[in-house]
Amino acid sequence: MHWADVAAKSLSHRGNTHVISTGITPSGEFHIGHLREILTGDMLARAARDAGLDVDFIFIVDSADPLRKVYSFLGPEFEQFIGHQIGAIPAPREGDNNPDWQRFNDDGWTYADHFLTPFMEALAEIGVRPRIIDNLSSYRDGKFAEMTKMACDSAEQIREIIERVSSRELASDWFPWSPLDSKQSLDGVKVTGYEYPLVHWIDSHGVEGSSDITKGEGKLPWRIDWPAKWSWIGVTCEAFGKDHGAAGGSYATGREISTLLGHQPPQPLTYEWISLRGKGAMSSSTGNTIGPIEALRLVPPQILRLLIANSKPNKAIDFDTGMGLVTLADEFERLCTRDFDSEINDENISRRQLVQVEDAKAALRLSMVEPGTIAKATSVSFRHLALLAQTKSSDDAIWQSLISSSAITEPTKQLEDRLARMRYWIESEHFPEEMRIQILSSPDEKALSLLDSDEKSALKELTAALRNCQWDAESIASAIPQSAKDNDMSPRSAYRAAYAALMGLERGPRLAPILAEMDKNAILKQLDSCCQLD
RNA sequence: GGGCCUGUAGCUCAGUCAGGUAGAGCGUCGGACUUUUAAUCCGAUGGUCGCGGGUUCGAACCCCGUCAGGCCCGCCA
Repeated sequence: MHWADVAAKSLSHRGNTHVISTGITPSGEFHIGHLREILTGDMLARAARDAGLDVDFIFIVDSADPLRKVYSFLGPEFEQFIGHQIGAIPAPREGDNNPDWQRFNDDGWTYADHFLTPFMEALAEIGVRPRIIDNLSSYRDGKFAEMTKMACDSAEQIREIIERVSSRELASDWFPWSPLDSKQSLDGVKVTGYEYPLVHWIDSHGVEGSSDITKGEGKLPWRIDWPAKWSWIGVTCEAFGKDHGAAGGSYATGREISTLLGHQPPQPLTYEWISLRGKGAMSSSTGNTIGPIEALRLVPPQILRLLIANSKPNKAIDFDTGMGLVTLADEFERLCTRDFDSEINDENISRRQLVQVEDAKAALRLSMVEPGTIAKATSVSFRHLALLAQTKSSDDAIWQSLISSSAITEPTKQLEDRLARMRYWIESEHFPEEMRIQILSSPDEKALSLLDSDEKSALKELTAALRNCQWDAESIASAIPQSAKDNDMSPRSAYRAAYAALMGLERGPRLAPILAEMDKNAILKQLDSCCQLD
């Protein structure tokens, strides 16, 4: 059974109504690691609905978290906001990346909005539509009030849980509420007393004040904030990264605190990180990222979904934007063409194979942008489209080629969309070299030395034939094999010779249209210098 | 120091929860076809299941140990 269906089944033992939660702090550029968080939750939510459960899928935006430091992508003026809540400060401005006061004052456009908005657009395209819960607004609206009161009233018990479970020692003046100071920062504030609903404090500037816990004049520390959310929202299941899931991590303390607050802890679903192939873990601070938006320019949303659906959550994913993407995309095409039901009904199938077929079927189901839709194969592989996109400058020429080879009858929206991404991919640094079509400008001696004597003479005939050939795809296409036939050799010799001389390969893509797009003299020059090597 | 996850074919991974003849896809090789979609079709190839013990009639799977990689016990998806 697919991992999402297994998790959904296990959820069903808890009841029929569920709140499946995910949450991210929009402290910087989003990357595909964040996509795993939300897609893991989304797929679980879909699987649970398919299993007949009533599901509310939510995405908590942790806009109440403080800005930790002036990240490399921020201007120096952000220094003043360290410790301030990211939902309450201006966004970086285009150009110098300093605070954009104008938009902040005019439209209330915040730092959190700035990073969240493009992510939400990407989510819509991927077919993820969670209910959004803004954490900062929730604090301000008093949603946390009841849980905060319980936490403050049980401060010592909570301290005991955190110290015991995480085996870290809390400061003697630790208190389960972080008040905002006289400058609206959460940093360096000491709690001096508590009389509901006020927490009294003294800040790093020596100013004293009081924070009303029912009005969001501060926030709960993360390890309490999380279980408090579970409680007031009624979360029954949450997907989170392995960092939270480790022993002594925030889930371990959270589940005990949750029980203390009178709420059954949610069923956990921990997932592994996504790294970039050959570049290590994704990290916003080192700039080693691929954003969901950028990923979507390269690949269709279904394929991005398949990346997550195909890997069990506890498996690390090494995201490969080169050949791995081709393999993944072609895998998607293959899945689309399979008849899973007849495979499942095959009596000769082993139990093991059955599991694989069922998982593949479920992965495809969960990869659909619209739940419940049926995948349609495009009958044009990624590889093939990559070829066409490199050899033909106009889209129309590509559709013509596909129509004349009767691969398609007309370009669909899906294909047009895919071609646009393909063109972007080819232009990008991610496009794999082995897929790139390169016509040599100097002879590849090694490739030429592999030709037999027939093929070597075919090369000479071919060169002569092309010299007299009209320079269009059709003429070239007939000239290549004809040059060999005229001399009692198989067309194969001519092709092998051409590939060795022009690309340094044994086989290759259809040559004629590529050559037709190139300069005739340059091609002849290259062929001549290859002939002279003998 | 304490704990969690991962290790299965050249690659990506199923299979471990409920022990019962080692499975897919990709790749590779061979064949067919070919005025070639690095295409398609057919066939083959491929593994001391990290390692060592134990339990069992029987272990990739359960138990103990060990090695390697990643992670957590401030913050991070």
